[in-house]
Formats: sequence, C-alpha cells, structure tokens
Amino acid sequence: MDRRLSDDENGARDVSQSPTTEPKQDIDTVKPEADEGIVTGPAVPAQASTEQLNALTHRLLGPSLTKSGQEGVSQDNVSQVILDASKGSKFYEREAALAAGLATRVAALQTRKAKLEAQDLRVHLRNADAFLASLESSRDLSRIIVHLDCDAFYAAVAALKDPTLKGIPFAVGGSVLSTCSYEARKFGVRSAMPAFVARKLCPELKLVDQDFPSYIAKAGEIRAILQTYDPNFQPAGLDESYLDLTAYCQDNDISASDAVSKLRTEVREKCGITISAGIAATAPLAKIAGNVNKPDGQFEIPSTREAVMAYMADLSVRKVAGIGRVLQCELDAVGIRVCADIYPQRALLVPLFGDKTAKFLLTSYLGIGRTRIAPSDGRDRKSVGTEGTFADLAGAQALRTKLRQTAEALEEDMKQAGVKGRTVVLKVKLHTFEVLTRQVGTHIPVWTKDDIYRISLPMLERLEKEIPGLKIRLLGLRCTHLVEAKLSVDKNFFGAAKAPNTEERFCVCQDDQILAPAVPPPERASAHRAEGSRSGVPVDEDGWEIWPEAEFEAAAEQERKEEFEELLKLSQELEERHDQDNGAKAPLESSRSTSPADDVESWACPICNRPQPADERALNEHIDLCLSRETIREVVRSVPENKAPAKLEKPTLPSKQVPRKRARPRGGGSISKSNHEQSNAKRRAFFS
DNA sequence: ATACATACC
DNA sequence: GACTGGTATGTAT
Repeated sequence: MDRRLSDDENGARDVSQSPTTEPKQDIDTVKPEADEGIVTGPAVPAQASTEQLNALTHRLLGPSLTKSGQEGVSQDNVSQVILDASKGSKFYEREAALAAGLATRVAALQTRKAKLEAQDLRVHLRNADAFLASLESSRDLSRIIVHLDCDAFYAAVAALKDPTLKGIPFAVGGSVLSTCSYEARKFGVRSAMPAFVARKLCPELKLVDQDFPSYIAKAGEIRAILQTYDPNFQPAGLDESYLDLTAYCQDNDISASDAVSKLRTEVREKCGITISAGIAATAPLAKIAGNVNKPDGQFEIPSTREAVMAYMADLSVRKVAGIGRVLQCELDAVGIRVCADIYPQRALLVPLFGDKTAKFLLTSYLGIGRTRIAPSDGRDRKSVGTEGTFADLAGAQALRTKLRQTAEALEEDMKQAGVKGRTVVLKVKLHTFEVLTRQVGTHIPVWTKDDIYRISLPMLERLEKEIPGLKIRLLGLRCTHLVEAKLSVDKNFFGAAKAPNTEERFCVCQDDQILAPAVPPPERASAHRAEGSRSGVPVDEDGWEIWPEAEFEAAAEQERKEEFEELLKLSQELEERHDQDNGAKAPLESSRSTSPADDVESWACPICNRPQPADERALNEHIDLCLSRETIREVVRSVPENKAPAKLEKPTLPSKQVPRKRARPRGGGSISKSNHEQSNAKRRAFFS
C-alpha cells in the first residue's frame, strides 16, 4: 500500500467535537463520513455490477474529494460528467479492472474476517492492547506543532503574476490539472483532474501553464518568514511546512493561535499568499487540523488526551493521511468508517491488514504521531527517477530511442542529486494503462546514461518478449539503493570540469555481467575484465584506480558498509524509542523465529542466507556482523519503549523475548498505570 | 529480491 | 480524443 506507519504522518482531520474543549463543527461544511463516504455499500459480498459501478465511480471521482472547496458542489452531477467523459476509454477500462480487483480483495477480506471471528483471537487482542498501551505511554502532548499549507499555491502564484486571473475560474497544468482556483472548484473542478473533463464541468475554465521558477521563488519568500518562527522548520513540498512553535510561544509569551495568526498575516502581507494552518500536539494532527478551516483559516486541536481522542473518534478514516480511497474501501468492508471504529476491530487488524497497517491504524485511533520537526537532511533520498508520457509508441527502434532518451534524462538527475544507484527499475505503461516494472541489481553503483541504458535494455527486451507487439504510453527509469557519488572522475579534484564520456569510464556494465544474478557465484569475481583502456583506467568513487581483481572486493566492501549502516540504523532506532518520540515503532508482535540454519555447506551466510565471498575470514566476519545485527533486531523487537539497553555489545545469540507491557486501555479511555517510569512532563500530560 | 499497487503533493 | 510526475512504501510472492 503506501507509507502509513513510516515516519511520517498519520492522523485525521475534519469534523467532530471534543468534549473537553471547543472543536465543534468545522467550516468544512460536510459531515465526517458524508463527504467521502464509500460509495460502495458496506458489507455485502461482491454484489454484482451496481456495487462495482459505484466503486468505479468512487475511483473516477479522483483522490481529491477530501480537498476543500467542494462544499455545495453537487457531487452527483460531477460524478455523472466524469463518468460520461471517461466511459469507454482505455483509461476507464483500466480503472474498471482495478476496481474489480479491489472488489475481489474486499470480498476476500470479509470472508477472512468471518473465519477469524470464529477463532480464538485472544493472542491478537492481547498484542493489540499491548501495543496501544505502549503507544499511550509514549504520548507527548507538550509540543506546539503547526502545519502550514498555502491555499491553491500554484494558482495563487499565477494570480499574483497575472491579476486578471483573480476571481475567475482557472487551473494550472497541462493535460492534467495541478491545482485550480477556488472559483473553479465551485464547478467541481479539482486538482489531478484531466483538463478535458474539467472543461466539461466548467467551459469557461482558463488554463495556465506551470511555472516552477515562480513557485520556487515564492516558496523561498515564505520560508524566510517561517524561519523566524522556527529556525528548524520542516518544508514538506513547496507549499507545505511543519513548524514547532513551542519555543517561539514561550519566548514571546504568546498563545499558539495568536502566533499562527500573526504568522499568517505576515505571510499574506509580505508575500501575497494566504495560508491555512493546523495547530496540534503532533504533526499528523496538525495536518488534519489545517484542513478544517481552509482556505485562509486555522484550527487548533487542544492538546489534552480527551480532546484528541474525541476529535479522532468521529473522524472519517479517509481524513487520515495515508488512508486513501482503496484502504478506506477495505476498512469500510470490515465495519471501520470513523476512527473510533478501529478499536473494536483491533484484534482483527493484524490478520486482515498486516502488521504495519495495523499499527498505523491503532496509532491513528489514539491520535498519536510524530512530534519532532526537523528539515530533512537531504541524504535520505531513496530513489531518483524520471518518466514521461507520450503518444502510443511501438517498435523495437522507437522503444530503444525512448529508452536512451530516458536514460540520458536520468543521468542528469543522478548528477544533480550526486548519487549513484545499485538498482535500476524500468517502468512501462502499456497503451492500455496497465503498468509494468522490471528491475535489476548491479554490483557497482551506476549513474551514467550508458550504464543505465545497457542495464535497462535487457529488461525492455524481456518485456518485448513477454508482450508481443508491446505498445506503450509511458516509459520511466529509476535508480534505487542509492550510494553517494562523492568525488568521482567527473567532478575531479582539480576542478577541471571534464566529464569523461562513458566509454572511458570504468564500467562493469558492458555485458551481462553487470547484472547481479540472484545468487552470484563467488568465483565469478575475477572472471570478467574491466575493459578500460590504458587511458580509461577504472576509477572508484574516491578517484582511486580499481584493478579488475579488486572489483569483487569493492562490491563486498560496499555490502559490508551497508550492513554496518543497517546496524547503525537499528541502534538509532533503539535510541529513538528510548526518546519515546514515536511509540509507533514498538513491536506489536514478537513472533518471527530466527534460528540460524545449520546448513553451511555452500558459501551462504547461515544467518541471512545471502551468498558470501569464498573466503573463510571474510565469511566469519560477515557472520559476526550478521549475528550482532540479529541481536539488535531482537532487542528492538523485545523492548517496546524506554527500556533500551544502555549499550549493545558482543554479538550473542539471538534470544527471544516477549513484550512486557501488560497495561491495557479500558474502552478507549485511560489506561492503568504502566510499570515504566515516565518523564514528569509526559505523565502530567497523559493524566491531565 | 522482485513486481505491483497505493498514497501524497 | 484527451487521464501527470516524482518519491516512498506496504504486501505478496
């Protein structure tokens, strides 16, 4: 599915009331579930085509139904127009196929649910309750987190440049709209809508092109202001940011809501952009709150446990960032429509939706989430890719040309990002809109167009073979498993901007050998030659020459490095947990048996089962590393929260432990005291 | 590890 | 007639 638990958001938004404090009805007009209720009827097992049509309509309506500006728009009429516009197209057929797949999954979910309910669910129930309790004990209500979102940002910037756009329905984008003015939204026009559909809804709709330089410039102006409120704020795209105003409010003796009013006024007056803001104790809650009084408004979710729980209770799960149309549908099928519905189903969540999604849902139910705001350090990018849509394309030559162009574009992006990749992914969208991907790993990180092309061509050939007459409307390439490019020959030490053409660059990617087989035989190492001529001696990232015999070592070194990094990451995770930053990382289940295999006959690591160099010393080293890694994993698994061991040492055999938490929430209310110490601040917040 | 699907801006 | 692009991530296999 998608990110959900990850590190990011999760929360909800919209209506609802909080007993203890204010939030009553919001301006967002619509009722909690009313605004994006599942069109599909609840629990009936796949009821013929009416239901499927409804599900399809739901899909076609697009992802932005939750967005503001749709109040008072006749959704029935809009749906009809969209349906009419789409019917019979390939796009429509593809959507219908996806909708059918969803219907199947939903039916399966319901079957599985019925089966589960006849079983003994005590273990799952206990696990869920333990997880909830550990989350609860990590709740931190002490921060003032603000989410800012510029209203129709691209459109607003466009209107600043061209005042004749003010007050009229217009949209930014090409064949698909990026965003549109609020006047346009009154017609049912939305972002992500194809332009031709938008025109049917609003014939006078004016279209303007995107202008990224302007957006970037304006975003810069705004950020300069935000910085004075929180120097450590976190941009989230061009038009959104998270701030932690705890210090600002304290230092200036000002309330959160006054501070945010002031900030919004300042941005409006200095930049001409209106902003909507959400104020809450966590990032996901702030994001939800920000959608309440949009546009040009703000909303605060009070930072008491009661207010948060009450707010979440009536909230449509769809309002939670990370729950999209599909998961909403699946949840609906098991009786979960608002966040309060999550609790009674808690024992079923893991078996029905998997571990991550289950944790995510429980976290959302409690209204718990990230409280630490920090700009991304730029090193966290995980992939770089490029793709393009074009008129249907077929034929070996045309496809290769397109592939080469794409590889060239990707090289540019890789250069820009300063990274190389160890995996290349080819993506293709057939003329039918079906999407296919193929990927391969490489031993040596790549980034040049030639390497990328050579690696991706066999994937394309594979597709051509699988699908005779391959006809596509999109082709994309992406590199993952990124490695920092550091200093390399092209950015050489002497500043001579010489960009060696790939021919003279070291490239293991000349033949089939580049492709990392699933299980590379260790002997293969010295088998192939770097074909670098004298003038093109192989060079590694640091500018050192690589001798052919060293290739395997380089790859092995890379692997060791990564393993070490994983170790590091795991240790950090422990620390984080210790910080109680985000209880969502606590284990829900301590299952997973990891008894090392006894069988070491080949050169495969008995722990991770990955092939290892045919070198006893190296193998032993690897096994040690693997064991310690496994140990850390176990510790991470078995220490729900602030009990991280002060120090990790000598690898020991993995030992299994069971979460110790026993505290359980009572009917979504308070929980019994945990036997863990908590900081006073948190304790106070929690029991306030 | 690979493929596919979902999600968000 | 016409339905994006970039990145992340969850799940199944």
